[in-house]
Amino acid sequence: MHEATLTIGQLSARSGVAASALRYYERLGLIRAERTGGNQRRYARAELRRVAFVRISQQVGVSLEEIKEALDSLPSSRTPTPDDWAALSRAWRDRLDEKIRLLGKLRDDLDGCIGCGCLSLQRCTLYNPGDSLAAEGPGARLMLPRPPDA
Amino acid sequence: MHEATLTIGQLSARSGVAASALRYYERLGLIRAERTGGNQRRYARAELRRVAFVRISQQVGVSLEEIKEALDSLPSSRTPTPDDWAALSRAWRDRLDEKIRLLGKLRDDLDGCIGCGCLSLQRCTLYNPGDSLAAEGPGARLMLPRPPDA
DNA sequence: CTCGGAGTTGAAGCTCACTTCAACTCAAGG
DNA sequence: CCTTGAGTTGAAGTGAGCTTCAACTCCGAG
Repeated sequence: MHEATLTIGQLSARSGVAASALRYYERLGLIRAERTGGNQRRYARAELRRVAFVRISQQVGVSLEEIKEALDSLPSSRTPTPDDWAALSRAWRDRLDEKIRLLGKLRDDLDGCIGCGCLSLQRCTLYNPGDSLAAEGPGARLMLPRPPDA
Repeated sequence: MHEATLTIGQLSARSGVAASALRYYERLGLIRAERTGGNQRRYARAELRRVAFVRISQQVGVSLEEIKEALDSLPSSRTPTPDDWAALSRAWRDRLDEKIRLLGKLRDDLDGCIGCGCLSLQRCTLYNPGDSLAAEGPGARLMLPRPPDA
Protein backbone atom coordinates (compact mmCIF):
# COMPACT_ATOMS: atom_id res chain seq x y z
CA MET A 1 0.00 0.00 0.00
CA HIS A 2 0.93 3.63 -0.56
CA GLU A 3 2.69 2.94 -3.84
CA ALA A 4 4.08 5.44 -6.30
CA THR A 5 1.15 5.06 -8.68
CA LEU A 6 -2.57 4.53 -8.26
CA THR A 7 -4.95 2.14 -9.94
CA ILE A 8 -8.16 3.56 -11.31
CA GLY A 9 -10.03 2.18 -8.35
CA GLN A 10 -7.69 3.89 -5.95
CA LEU A 11 -7.90 7.18 -7.77
CA SER A 12 -11.65 6.86 -7.79
CA ALA A 13 -11.78 6.19 -4.07
CA ARG A 14 -9.40 9.02 -3.22
CA SER A 15 -10.99 11.57 -5.50
CA GLY A 16 -14.58 10.59 -4.98
CA VAL A 17 -15.03 10.46 -8.76
CA ALA A 18 -16.46 7.34 -10.36
CA ALA A 19 -14.03 5.21 -12.34
CA SER A 20 -16.22 5.55 -15.40
CA ALA A 21 -15.95 9.32 -15.10
CA LEU A 22 -12.18 9.09 -14.84
CA ARG A 23 -12.01 7.10 -18.05
CA TYR A 24 -14.26 9.68 -19.63
CA TYR A 25 -11.96 12.47 -18.47
CA GLU A 26 -9.03 10.66 -19.97
CA ARG A 27 -10.79 10.44 -23.32
CA LEU A 28 -11.30 14.19 -23.17
CA GLY A 29 -7.66 14.71 -22.33
CA LEU A 30 -8.22 16.09 -18.84
CA ILE A 31 -6.07 13.50 -17.12
CA ARG A 32 -3.42 11.04 -18.22
CA ALA A 33 -2.35 7.57 -17.22
CA GLU A 34 0.54 5.20 -17.80
CA ARG A 35 -0.24 1.62 -18.68
CA THR A 36 1.06 -1.58 -17.13
CA GLY A 37 2.19 -4.48 -19.27
CA GLY A 38 -1.34 -5.82 -19.03
CA ASN A 39 -2.84 -2.55 -20.30
CA GLN A 40 -4.14 -1.35 -16.98
CA ARG A 41 -4.05 2.33 -16.07
CA ARG A 42 -1.60 3.53 -13.45
CA TYR A 43 -1.95 7.11 -12.34
CA ALA A 44 0.83 9.31 -11.05
CA ARG A 45 -0.14 10.89 -7.75
CA ALA A 46 -0.04 14.29 -9.45
CA GLU A 47 -3.18 13.30 -11.32
CA LEU A 48 -5.11 13.58 -8.09
CA ARG A 49 -4.54 17.29 -8.20
CA ARG A 50 -5.86 17.45 -11.73
CA VAL A 51 -8.98 15.53 -10.85
CA ALA A 52 -9.59 17.78 -7.88
CA PHE A 53 -9.14 20.83 -10.05
CA VAL A 54 -11.65 19.48 -12.53
CA ARG A 55 -14.31 18.84 -9.91
CA ILE A 56 -13.85 22.14 -8.15
CA SER A 57 -14.04 24.01 -11.41
CA GLN A 58 -17.17 22.16 -12.39
CA GLN A 59 -18.79 23.24 -9.16
CA VAL A 60 -18.21 26.81 -10.23
CA GLY A 61 -20.01 26.07 -13.46
CA VAL A 62 -17.13 25.74 -15.87
CA SER A 63 -17.52 23.24 -18.71
CA LEU A 64 -15.10 20.38 -19.16
CA GLU A 65 -13.95 21.92 -22.41
CA GLU A 66 -12.95 25.14 -20.68
CA ILE A 67 -11.33 23.16 -17.91
CA LYS A 68 -9.31 21.31 -20.48
CA GLU A 69 -8.10 24.57 -21.95
CA ALA A 70 -7.01 25.71 -18.51
CA LEU A 71 -5.24 22.45 -17.77
CA ASP A 72 -3.53 22.58 -21.14
CA SER A 73 -1.73 25.68 -19.93
CA LEU A 74 0.12 23.53 -17.42
CA PRO A 75 3.50 22.23 -18.59
CA SER A 76 3.16 18.77 -20.07
CA SER A 77 6.82 17.86 -20.07
CA ARG A 78 7.47 18.16 -16.35
CA THR A 79 5.22 17.59 -13.37
CA PRO A 80 3.55 20.94 -12.65
CA THR A 81 5.08 22.82 -9.74
CA PRO A 82 3.10 24.64 -7.06
CA ASP A 83 3.85 27.80 -9.00
CA ASP A 84 2.26 26.36 -12.12
CA TRP A 85 -0.87 25.59 -10.18
CA ALA A 86 -0.84 28.97 -8.52
CA ALA A 87 -0.94 30.64 -11.93
CA LEU A 88 -3.96 28.57 -12.86
CA SER A 89 -5.70 29.34 -9.63
CA ARG A 90 -5.13 33.06 -10.12
CA ALA A 91 -6.98 32.91 -13.40
CA TRP A 92 -9.80 31.00 -11.77
CA ARG A 93 -9.86 33.53 -8.97
CA ASP A 94 -10.78 36.27 -11.40
CA ARG A 95 -13.56 34.12 -12.69
CA LEU A 96 -14.82 33.58 -9.20
CA ASP A 97 -14.66 37.26 -8.38
CA GLU A 98 -16.76 38.04 -11.41
CA LYS A 99 -19.24 35.34 -10.59
CA ILE A 100 -19.56 36.54 -7.02
CA ARG A 101 -20.06 40.07 -8.21
CA LEU A 102 -22.86 39.02 -10.52
CA LEU A 103 -24.56 36.93 -7.90
CA GLY A 104 -24.39 39.79 -5.44
CA LYS A 105 -25.98 42.10 -7.97
CA LEU A 106 -28.65 39.58 -8.65
CA ARG A 107 -29.39 39.21 -4.98
CA ASP A 108 -29.51 42.95 -4.35
CA ASP A 109 -31.72 43.64 -7.33
CA LEU A 110 -34.07 40.73 -7.02
CA ASP A 111 -36.29 41.96 -4.22
CA GLY A 112 -36.79 45.38 -5.66
CA CYS A 113 -37.05 44.20 -9.19
CA ILE A 114 -39.34 41.27 -9.05
CA GLY A 115 -42.37 42.95 -7.62
CA CYS A 116 -42.25 46.11 -9.65
CA GLY A 117 -42.81 44.71 -13.10
CA CYS A 118 -39.47 45.70 -14.55
CA LEU A 119 -38.73 42.01 -14.83
CA SER A 120 -40.97 42.12 -17.84
CA LEU A 121 -38.58 44.42 -19.62
CA GLN A 122 -35.47 43.41 -21.45
CA ARG A 123 -33.71 46.48 -20.10
CA CYS A 124 -33.88 45.21 -16.51
CA THR A 125 -30.42 44.91 -14.99
CA LEU A 126 -31.29 41.41 -13.85
CA TYR A 127 -32.39 40.31 -17.19
CA ASN A 128 -29.38 40.68 -19.36
CA PRO A 129 -28.84 37.50 -21.36
CA GLY A 130 -25.36 38.76 -22.19
CA ASP A 131 -23.60 38.42 -18.87
CA SER A 132 -24.84 34.91 -18.27
CA LEU A 133 -23.76 33.55 -14.92
CA ALA A 134 -24.14 29.96 -15.88
CA ALA A 135 -22.31 29.78 -19.20
CA GLU A 136 -24.86 28.62 -21.72
CA GLY A 137 -26.13 25.37 -20.29
CA PRO A 138 -26.68 22.13 -22.16
CA GLY A 139 -28.92 21.37 -25.07
CA ALA A 140 -29.16 21.86 -28.77
CA ARG A 141 -28.46 25.53 -29.31
CA LEU A 142 -28.87 27.42 -32.55
CA MET A 143 -32.13 28.98 -33.69
CA LEU A 144 -30.34 31.96 -35.24
CA PRO A 145 -28.74 34.52 -32.95
CA ARG A 146 -31.53 36.66 -31.58
CA PRO A 147 -31.82 39.92 -33.57
CA PRO A 148 -30.74 43.11 -31.74
CA ASP A 149 -34.37 44.11 -31.27
CA ALA A 150 -37.48 42.28 -32.36
CA MET B 1 -50.66 46.82 -30.90
CA HIS B 2 -50.21 46.74 -27.09
CA GLU B 3 -53.11 44.39 -26.58
CA ALA B 4 -54.21 42.71 -23.37
CA THR B 5 -52.66 39.39 -24.32
CA LEU B 6 -49.52 38.34 -26.14
CA THR B 7 -48.97 35.84 -28.92
CA ILE B 8 -46.14 33.37 -28.48
CA GLY B 9 -44.05 35.38 -30.91
CA GLN B 10 -44.59 38.52 -28.91
CA LEU B 11 -43.78 36.81 -25.64
CA SER B 12 -40.69 35.36 -27.22
CA ALA B 13 -39.56 38.75 -28.50
CA ARG B 14 -40.21 40.49 -25.19
CA SER B 15 -38.67 37.82 -23.01
CA GLY B 16 -35.77 36.90 -25.25
CA VAL B 17 -36.74 33.25 -24.91
CA ALA B 18 -37.27 31.15 -28.03
CA ALA B 19 -40.85 30.21 -28.85
CA SER B 20 -39.90 26.55 -28.79
CA ALA B 21 -38.60 27.01 -25.28
CA LEU B 22 -41.82 28.69 -24.21
CA ARG B 23 -43.84 25.73 -25.48
CA TYR B 24 -41.46 23.48 -23.61
CA TYR B 25 -41.96 25.49 -20.42
CA GLU B 26 -45.67 25.17 -20.85
CA ARG B 27 -45.42 21.39 -21.10
CA LEU B 28 -43.48 21.41 -17.86
CA GLY B 29 -46.10 23.59 -16.23
CA LEU B 30 -43.88 26.62 -15.72
CA ILE B 31 -46.12 28.99 -17.64
CA ARG B 32 -49.71 28.94 -18.81
CA ALA B 33 -51.63 30.20 -21.80
CA GLU B 34 -55.21 30.72 -22.90
CA ARG B 35 -56.22 29.53 -26.33
CA THR B 36 -58.00 31.38 -29.11
CA GLY B 37 -60.82 29.77 -31.08
CA GLY B 38 -58.22 28.64 -33.58
CA ASN B 39 -56.13 26.96 -30.85
CA GLN B 40 -53.39 29.57 -30.73
CA ARG B 41 -51.78 30.51 -27.45
CA ARG B 42 -52.52 33.88 -25.92
CA TYR B 43 -50.46 34.85 -22.88
CA ALA B 44 -51.56 37.15 -20.10
CA ARG B 45 -48.99 39.86 -19.51
CA ALA B 46 -48.35 38.39 -16.05
CA GLU B 47 -46.69 35.44 -17.76
CA LEU B 48 -43.81 37.70 -18.70
CA ARG B 49 -42.91 37.89 -15.05
CA ARG B 50 -42.93 34.12 -14.80
CA VAL B 51 -40.69 33.71 -17.80
CA ALA B 52 -38.27 36.26 -16.42
CA PHE B 53 -38.23 34.48 -13.11
CA VAL B 54 -37.45 31.21 -14.82
CA ARG B 55 -34.53 32.60 -16.78
CA ILE B 56 -33.03 34.46 -13.86
CA SER B 57 -33.29 31.41 -11.66
CA GLN B 58 -31.64 29.29 -14.31
CA GLN B 59 -28.74 31.66 -14.41
CA VAL B 60 -28.23 30.97 -10.74
CA GLY B 61 -28.07 27.29 -11.53
CA VAL B 62 -31.50 26.12 -10.45
CA SER B 63 -33.10 23.32 -12.44
CA LEU B 64 -36.45 23.77 -14.15
CA GLU B 65 -37.95 21.23 -11.80
CA GLU B 66 -36.98 23.25 -8.76
CA ILE B 67 -38.16 26.42 -10.46
CA LYS B 68 -41.50 24.78 -11.03
CA GLU B 69 -41.77 23.94 -7.37
CA ALA B 70 -41.08 27.55 -6.49
CA LEU B 71 -43.60 28.86 -8.99
CA ASP B 72 -46.18 26.39 -7.72
CA SER B 73 -46.09 28.25 -4.43
CA LEU B 74 -47.65 31.23 -6.17
CA PRO B 75 -51.45 31.41 -5.99
CA SER B 76 -52.99 29.86 -9.06
CA SER B 77 -56.48 31.24 -8.62
CA ARG B 78 -55.64 34.93 -8.74
CA THR B 79 -52.91 36.81 -10.53
CA PRO B 80 -49.93 36.92 -8.16
CA THR B 81 -49.51 40.21 -6.35
CA PRO B 82 -46.20 41.96 -5.79
CA ASP B 83 -46.29 40.52 -2.28
CA ASP B 84 -46.57 37.01 -3.67
CA TRP B 85 -43.52 37.59 -5.79
CA ALA B 86 -41.66 39.19 -2.92
CA ALA B 87 -42.14 36.03 -0.87
CA LEU B 88 -40.67 33.98 -3.67
CA SER B 89 -37.76 36.31 -4.08
CA ARG B 90 -36.99 36.13 -0.36
CA ALA B 91 -36.61 32.38 -0.63
CA TRP B 92 -34.35 32.79 -3.64
CA ARG B 93 -32.36 35.39 -1.77
CA ASP B 94 -31.39 32.84 0.85
CA ARG B 95 -30.27 30.54 -1.91
CA LEU B 96 -28.17 33.28 -3.39
CA ASP B 97 -26.63 34.15 -0.05
CA GLU B 98 -25.59 30.57 0.42
CA LYS B 99 -24.19 30.34 -3.06
CA ILE B 100 -22.24 33.54 -2.62
CA ARG B 101 -20.88 32.30 0.67
CA LEU B 102 -19.67 29.08 -0.91
CA LEU B 103 -18.09 30.84 -3.85
CA GLY B 104 -16.30 33.23 -1.53
CA LYS B 105 -14.96 30.31 0.45
CA LEU B 106 -13.83 28.64 -2.71
CA ARG B 107 -12.05 31.76 -3.88
CA ASP B 108 -10.34 32.34 -0.56
CA ASP B 109 -9.20 28.77 -0.23
CA LEU B 110 -8.18 28.11 -3.78
CA ASP B 111 -4.81 29.84 -3.89
CA GLY B 112 -3.56 28.35 -0.69
CA CYS B 113 -5.07 24.99 -1.31
CA ILE B 114 -4.20 24.18 -4.83
CA GLY B 115 -0.46 24.37 -4.59
CA CYS B 116 -0.03 22.63 -1.29
CA GLY B 117 -1.32 19.21 -2.17
CA CYS B 118 -4.29 19.21 0.15
CA LEU B 119 -6.43 19.13 -2.94
CA SER B 120 -5.51 15.50 -3.12
CA LEU B 121 -7.27 14.84 0.13
CA GLN B 122 -10.95 14.34 0.60
CA ARG B 123 -10.78 16.33 3.81
CA CYS B 124 -9.93 19.54 1.97
CA THR B 125 -12.46 22.26 2.67
CA LEU B 126 -12.69 22.90 -1.05
CA TYR B 127 -13.32 19.36 -1.92
CA ASN B 128 -16.50 18.48 -0.17
CA PRO B 129 -18.84 16.78 -2.64
CA GLY B 130 -21.64 17.36 -0.16
CA ASP B 131 -22.12 21.11 -0.39
CA SER B 132 -22.22 21.11 -4.14
CA LEU B 133 -22.53 24.60 -5.57
CA ALA B 134 -23.89 23.47 -8.88
CA ALA B 135 -26.69 21.11 -7.90
CA GLU B 136 -25.86 17.77 -9.47
CA GLY B 137 -25.56 18.52 -13.15
CA PRO B 138 -26.99 16.49 -16.00
CA GLY B 139 -26.31 12.91 -17.01
CA ALA B 140 -27.19 9.40 -16.11
CA ARG B 141 -26.70 9.22 -12.39
CA LEU B 142 -26.79 6.09 -10.30
CA MET B 143 -23.74 3.89 -9.77
CA LEU B 144 -24.66 3.17 -6.16
CA PRO B 145 -24.31 5.97 -3.62
CA ARG B 146 -20.63 6.20 -2.81
CA PRO B 147 -19.84 4.25 0.40
CA PRO B 148 -18.95 6.40 3.48
CA ASP B 149 -15.29 5.53 3.05
CA ALA B 150 -13.66 3.34 0.43
C1' DC C 1 -2.65 -23.13 -10.61
C1' DT C 2 -6.92 -21.35 -9.54
C1' DC C 3 -10.05 -18.08 -8.16
C1' DG C 4 -12.37 -13.73 -7.54
C1' DG C 5 -12.24 -9.03 -7.63
C1' DA C 6 -10.51 -5.19 -10.28
C1' DG C 7 -9.58 -3.60 -14.81
C1' DT C 8 -10.31 -3.18 -20.11
C1' DT C 9 -13.07 -1.77 -24.37
C1' DG C 10 -16.75 -0.01 -27.40
C1' DA C 11 -21.30 0.81 -27.92
C1' DA C 12 -25.50 2.13 -26.13
C1' DG C 13 -28.33 4.46 -22.73
C1' DC C 14 -29.76 8.29 -19.81
C1' DT C 15 -31.08 13.15 -18.11
C1' DC C 16 -31.68 17.94 -18.94
C1' DA C 17 -33.05 21.61 -21.60
C1' DC C 18 -33.95 22.55 -25.52
C1' DT C 19 -34.16 22.80 -31.04
C1' DT C 20 -35.50 21.07 -35.42
C1' DC C 21 -38.52 19.05 -38.66
C1' DA C 22 -42.61 17.94 -41.23
C1' DA C 23 -46.97 18.64 -42.04
C1' DC C 24 -50.25 20.98 -41.11
C1' DT C 25 -53.91 25.39 -39.63
C1' DC C 26 -54.85 30.35 -38.48
C1' DA C 27 -55.20 35.27 -39.19
C1' DA C 28 -54.85 39.44 -41.51
C1' DG C 29 -53.71 42.36 -45.64
C1' DG C 30 -54.49 43.12 -50.66
C1' DC D 1 -60.39 34.51 -52.29
C1' DC D 2 -55.51 34.12 -52.03
C1' DT D 3 -51.31 34.52 -50.10
C1' DT D 4 -48.02 34.97 -46.55
C1' DG D 5 -46.23 34.90 -42.14
C1' DA D 6 -47.14 33.24 -37.57
C1' DG D 7 -48.83 29.43 -34.99
C1' DT D 8 -49.92 24.26 -34.05
C1' DT D 9 -48.50 19.30 -32.97
C1' DG D 10 -45.74 15.12 -32.06
C1' DA D 11 -41.66 12.95 -32.82
C1' DA D 12 -36.96 12.93 -33.29
C1' DG D 13 -32.40 15.04 -32.77
C1' DT D 14 -28.63 17.58 -30.07
C1' DG D 15 -24.88 18.31 -26.63
C1' DA D 16 -22.90 17.77 -22.16
C1' DG D 17 -21.54 14.65 -18.90
C1' DC D 18 -21.71 10.81 -17.52
C1' DT D 19 -23.36 5.50 -16.45
C1' DT D 20 -24.35 0.86 -17.80
C1' DC D 21 -23.63 -3.33 -20.18
C1' DA D 22 -21.38 -7.29 -22.23
C1' DA D 23 -17.64 -9.67 -22.93
C1' DC D 24 -13.66 -10.01 -22.11
C1' DT D 25 -8.35 -9.86 -19.48
C1' DC D 26 -5.26 -9.02 -15.41
C1' DC D 27 -3.35 -9.72 -11.03
C1' DG D 28 -2.53 -11.07 -6.30
C1' DA D 29 -3.82 -14.18 -2.42
C1' DG D 30 -4.23 -18.91 -1.18
